[in-house]
Amino acid sequence: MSIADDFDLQNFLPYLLNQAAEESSLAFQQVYKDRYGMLRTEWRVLFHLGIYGRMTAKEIGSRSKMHKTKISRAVAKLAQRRFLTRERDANDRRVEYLELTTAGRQAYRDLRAVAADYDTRLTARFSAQEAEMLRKLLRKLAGGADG
Amino acid sequence: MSIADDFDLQNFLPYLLNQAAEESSLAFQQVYKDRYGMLRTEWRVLFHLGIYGRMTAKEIGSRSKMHKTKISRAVAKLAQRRFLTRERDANDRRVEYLELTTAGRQAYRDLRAVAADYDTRLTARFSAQEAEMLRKLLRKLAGGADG
DNA sequence: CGTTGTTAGTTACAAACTCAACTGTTAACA
DNA sequence: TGTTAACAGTTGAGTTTGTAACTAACAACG
Repeated sequence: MSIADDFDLQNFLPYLLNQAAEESSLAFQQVYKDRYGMLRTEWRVLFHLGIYGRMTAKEIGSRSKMHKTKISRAVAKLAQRRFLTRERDANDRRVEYLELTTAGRQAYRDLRAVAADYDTRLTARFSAQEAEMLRKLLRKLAGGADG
Repeated sequence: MSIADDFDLQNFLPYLLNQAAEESSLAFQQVYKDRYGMLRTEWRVLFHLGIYGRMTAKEIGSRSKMHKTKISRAVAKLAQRRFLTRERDANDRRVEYLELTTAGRQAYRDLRAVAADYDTRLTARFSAQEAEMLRKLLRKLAGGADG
């Protein structure tokens, strides 16, 4: 049974997806890490606020599917670096609105440009149809068990 | 720039790939974790040995692109649970051959069946052509910068 | 031989993640 | 009202990972 087991690990989707995700995140990770000392959770929160504007940690959680403790810690770091401000809701003081500062928006714009370039370079390996197909299929997988 | 920023996070490949990878690993992870208390690194090492047979940690590393410390720790745990044996090379005593025990092969076969079923279920969302295309494109991405 | 470099694999320590329990606040309803 | 449940977000303890330094064994070349 040692040699010639026929299971194809390289085609097992969870494995293949992880390999592709890791490989394709590497170079971008280098940028947000080296340039801003950020973690993955932190650029994600930054991007959510940059793209969608002022929102609560809860909302970031439901959009990104990140666990609330990750978000809490990412928000704390971004606040400490003055990339975002926190403001309590006057009517419901459990709720806190998060919003990027000028510095936060600058960092976001900078990284957004890097991300767009990087995505273009990744996508350049494929034809337009292939790229579109890939995104479509990935969205289907990302969408959940019945996506 | 708060509202209506037009960068599309859901279509940024590294992000999308990570979401898809996480989502599609979840249910399988549950199995190897609950059934054998394994981590991702551990089932990967188990599968490499199950599929390709006796080999060294070095070889697992070059096949899987996992870092050698991860492999070292995964091997230590699998050895401790008697899922594999280690045997020093007589000519070069830096080298150690790893091989699954009977228990290891059993666990591998069990998980291989689960993986195959799971992959079938994941793939069932797509047409045969789509599934093939997805794998092809992912392999291209996983292959590295010039893949 | 002996020094220097390389390789296989391990260990140490810090950073990051997970899970569960916690604080503080609002809602529900007897 | 008073008690209980639900909710937003935080904290802490234990686990896993990442980075770099380490050990042990071999190789190369004077």
